[in-house]
Amino acid sequence: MPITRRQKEILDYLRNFLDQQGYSPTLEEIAHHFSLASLNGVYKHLRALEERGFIRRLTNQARSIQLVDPESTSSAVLPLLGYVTAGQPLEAVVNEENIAVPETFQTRGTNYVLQVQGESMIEEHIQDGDYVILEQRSEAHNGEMVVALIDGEKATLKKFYREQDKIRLQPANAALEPIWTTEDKIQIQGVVVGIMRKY
Amino acid sequence: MPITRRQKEILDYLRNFLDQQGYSPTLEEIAHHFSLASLNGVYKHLRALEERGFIRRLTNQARSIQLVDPESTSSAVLPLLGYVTAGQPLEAVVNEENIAVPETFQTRGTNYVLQVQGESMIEEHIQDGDYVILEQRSEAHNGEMVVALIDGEKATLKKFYREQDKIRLQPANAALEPIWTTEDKIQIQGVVVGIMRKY
DNA sequence: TTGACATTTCACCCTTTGTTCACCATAATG
DNA sequence: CATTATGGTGAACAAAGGGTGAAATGTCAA
Repeated sequence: MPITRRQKEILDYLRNFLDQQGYSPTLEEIAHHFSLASLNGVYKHLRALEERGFIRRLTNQARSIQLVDPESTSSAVLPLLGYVTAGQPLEAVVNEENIAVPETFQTRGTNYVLQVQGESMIEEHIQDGDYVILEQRSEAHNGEMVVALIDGEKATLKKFYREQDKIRLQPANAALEPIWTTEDKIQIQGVVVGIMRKY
Repeated sequence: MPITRRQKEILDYLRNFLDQQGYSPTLEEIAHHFSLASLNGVYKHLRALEERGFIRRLTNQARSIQLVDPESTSSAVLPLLGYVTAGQPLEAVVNEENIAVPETFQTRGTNYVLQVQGESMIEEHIQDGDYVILEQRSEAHNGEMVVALIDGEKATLKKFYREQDKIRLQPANAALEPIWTTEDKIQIQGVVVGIMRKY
């Protein structure tokens, strides 16, 4: 993943700080080091670095910046993490398989692959056995297809819609009912960025 | 892939810059180094290098030139030969584009890729814009999806059925009629072995 | 529960960079 | 000799990068 000069400066600083202190700096400390007046400037750099896969962060957690080791990126081989059953929610198994994916399918951030079981996304022309390529993300926009963890244990592939203060997880299959839930009961695991099918 | 002298000069400069700085130069920096007055000159060289597979870039992103490691071809590069219109048969254009495809998709023989236009295979869950991976073959079995050349000039994507002494080319779309023809009027160009879709 | 400390978001801003268009020259090619 | 690829100029444009300032939200420990 490419990087701009400014981003590299920030990354080098993070690397240094983590190395010396053992914990990551706060946004304010980074801003001060680069003489920036606004934290949002820092924030955007961090998000850019995260999208490009150089660092990882926990949301709303102080000093939670971690470096991502360069080995695990930039490969066309993505982890195949298991099955996602669209009809009947099923636990996402962590396998140790890999699958090759064209580089053009890879997006900013971390990508992985799941194999679809069932017909719940059939109206989106995703059928049983298809491989879906996902971008690891914790948030989604309306209409995106996501893998979401419900009640912390069941993974399901659905279309995501935010409606007022509720979330609708909509299967693309007239025979199946949407799941209504709230923001705090689900965790978005990733957003579908591509599919592959073998005959 | 062949390369011109000028292109090699540019490539060497890129290699050097990336090696030393850790990020890629901007078009302006390249132009300055070669004393070029217009960015478009640089731009065209970059595109030439990209087409030849030496570098890769992200559109509209600063400093996003990456060298392509000639080793890392776990996914092979297949020729993208153009469009195949399923609804209205259209001539298969011979483009000079390429697209990476995972090795697992490759079968014995020659493979190539076409991009689907139209909805004629929608009931097989192949939708407009999908890439179909084909195995070059001149014969097909019943029920296989094929790209066939009709009357030597029109390529179309259909399901193949031999019925007595006739051939039925069946779209997977209730709104469309099958094409009835005979063995000597068509040429099978290839059989679909996979699809890929980008969102 | 209440602060203090951090992160995240919103509404703006200007600058840098990549992309495209029109047009030109020259060498290579069938 | 016409055509096509390469190499270029110059200007206009759109998108991404980089920033400011303030307000909102989250987390954690006293």
